Amino acid sequence: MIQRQKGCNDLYGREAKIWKYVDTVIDAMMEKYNYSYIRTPIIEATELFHRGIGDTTDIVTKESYDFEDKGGRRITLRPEGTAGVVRSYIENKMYGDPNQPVKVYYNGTMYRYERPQSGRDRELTQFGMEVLGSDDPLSDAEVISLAVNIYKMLGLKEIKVNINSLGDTESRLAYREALIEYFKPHIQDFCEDCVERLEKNPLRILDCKVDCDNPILKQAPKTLEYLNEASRDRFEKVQEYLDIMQIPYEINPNIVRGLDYYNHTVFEIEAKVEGFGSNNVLGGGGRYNGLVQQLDGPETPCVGFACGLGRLVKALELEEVKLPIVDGVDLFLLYVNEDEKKYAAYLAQELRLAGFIVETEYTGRGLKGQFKQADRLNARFTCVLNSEDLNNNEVKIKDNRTKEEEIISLDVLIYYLDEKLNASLEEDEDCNCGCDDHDCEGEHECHCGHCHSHNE
RNA sequence: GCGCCGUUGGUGAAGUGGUUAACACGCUAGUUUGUGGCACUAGUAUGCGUGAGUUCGAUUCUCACACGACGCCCCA
Repeated sequence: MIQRQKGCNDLYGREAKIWKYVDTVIDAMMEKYNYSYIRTPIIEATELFHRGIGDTTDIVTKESYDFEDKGGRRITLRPEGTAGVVRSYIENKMYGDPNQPVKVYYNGTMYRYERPQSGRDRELTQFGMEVLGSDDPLSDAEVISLAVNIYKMLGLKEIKVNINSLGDTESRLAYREALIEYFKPHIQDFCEDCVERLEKNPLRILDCKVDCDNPILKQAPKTLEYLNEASRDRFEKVQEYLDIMQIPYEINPNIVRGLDYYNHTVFEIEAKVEGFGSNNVLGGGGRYNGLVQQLDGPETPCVGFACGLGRLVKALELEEVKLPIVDGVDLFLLYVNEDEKKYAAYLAQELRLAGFIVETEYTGRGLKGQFKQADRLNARFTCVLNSEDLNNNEVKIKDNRTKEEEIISLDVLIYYLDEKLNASLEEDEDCNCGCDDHDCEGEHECHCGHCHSHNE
């Protein structure tokens, strides 16, 4: 049997509905902030990630899908979204657009050649946004608020925003040196990995899991102490705007982000969900003022954010967030003989074109089996087509909610269904939050985005 | 790249070096109910991840590989 590739998943059934729904929420919120959708290719030239991500990390050599195509071109499956967007920004000369800054969002698959584990697959889906061409701290705050609002709209309750500032290049380099100086005399007390990290990537020592309780680590110099005045002012502005937007956040000096194109604001958003372990970081981002230039574009200040859909959906599941997912059909048509079946085919066509969700039988089940199937599909109405009734231009229809059954003329079937279905929509109005419990009366908070009644 | 555990029917899952692989759910058919949702009866794996080895004989032991889970490294 041919199996799917390691670390890749098939998405179908209820899970697929959840993902589609999450997509609609993302689209809706992005629209509110006036971000335009951008789609860039999954395959890019390998150099894009080599240069863009920085040569100090070994991402390219070890953890990306690289190959040569038939023409001998070095190709990489994109491991993240930002580099492609920046490439597109430059290539399409978006910096020349009078409408600045350029605000875009993406939502697509990324590929990382790594060993799968909890919350980490080889093929993953991420959405994210980038603001290109603004150095205003308001943009930093806005990106954070946008991310937070998407999570809120989906119904996640406990989210935490951690922010930090790495400062400009000058501050950052000074800090790096200071860290190395600080750790060097004590490094023998740290784990093997940290010894390794001292020269390679000293910032990462700060969130080492093994040495996190080491007092020397706790007293290590903080990024914020090494900010020059301009960087410090900038960071304070970001906080001020967040305060004004009433976005709660915490300053966490250990947030450093892995990649070296970041500067100034960096942040991570985590879900505080039971059972998530160390994978509770839903997404992160920050400012990357040097990247466009590194990729041969004009000097352009940028800020962005990215979030893994997989972890987000997992968080929604763990928090048992109720989502307004439509499940079930309006009408199931049952039949016994061939004539009735033909009529079912005809009627299904008519009713579907009229806007109803209609199902019927395709596998040769008996009447009993068809009823069971209708139940499984959560059919609101069932209709047993019977030759005799049909000859009288009538049909017997049962409302499975009220258990009422009546015989009506085929001519009024559409109006009948329309009226009944609309009536129940209005009934649901008191709690349109999508939960299955129609008597909930809004005892839980509703974040469905369709109704705002419960929260206010 | 490293480590640990796992892989039995549509699903959950028990189990053994040797003729018929437990049980439950589901599904299908039938009985009954004024046409289903309850109950009862019956049916439902050429087979225990793949390949090789040990053995008279392996689903059960050994090895390799694949995949899954989790952790390390790394983290976009």
